[in-house]
Amino acid sequence: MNHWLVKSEPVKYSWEQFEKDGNAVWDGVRNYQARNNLQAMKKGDLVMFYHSNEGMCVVGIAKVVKEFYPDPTIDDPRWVVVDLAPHKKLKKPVTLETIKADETLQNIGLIRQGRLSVMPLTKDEFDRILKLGS
DNA sequence: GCCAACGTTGGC
DNA sequence: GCCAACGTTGGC
Repeated sequence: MNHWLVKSEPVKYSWEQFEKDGNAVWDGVRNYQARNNLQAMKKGDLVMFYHSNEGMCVVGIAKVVKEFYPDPTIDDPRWVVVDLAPHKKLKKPVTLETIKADETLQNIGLIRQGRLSVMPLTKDEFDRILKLGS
């Protein structure tokens, strides 16, 4: 199983809304690297849900419920979406500050490539954040 | 609101 | 194919 992290600005789409909806079509990705990551997601993979700009913290874990297919919001075959469903909310959010301060998370994409909105995590990174959030 | 990082576009 | 200009993201 692979592990991922996606970002969302809570103003646009928050974890709370995601939980209320029960599932989400992860649309709007317009970056090739992020797109490639979406395409690599497999059903059942776990995905950290990060609030960018406001909050700046990992708030919960989602699960891939449907693998990639063409983005229905745009007439351009280059872009794809996946379907995500809430899996588990973290007991306490893990802030960017915490992640930056953690020795074992220095190589995380979140820090190294700040602007990427969909990125892979190693199992160690995933487990570490999970632990920090429980 | 500013700015650094970085991706994309378009002229040559 | 290079690179300058420009736009966007996201932390601060």
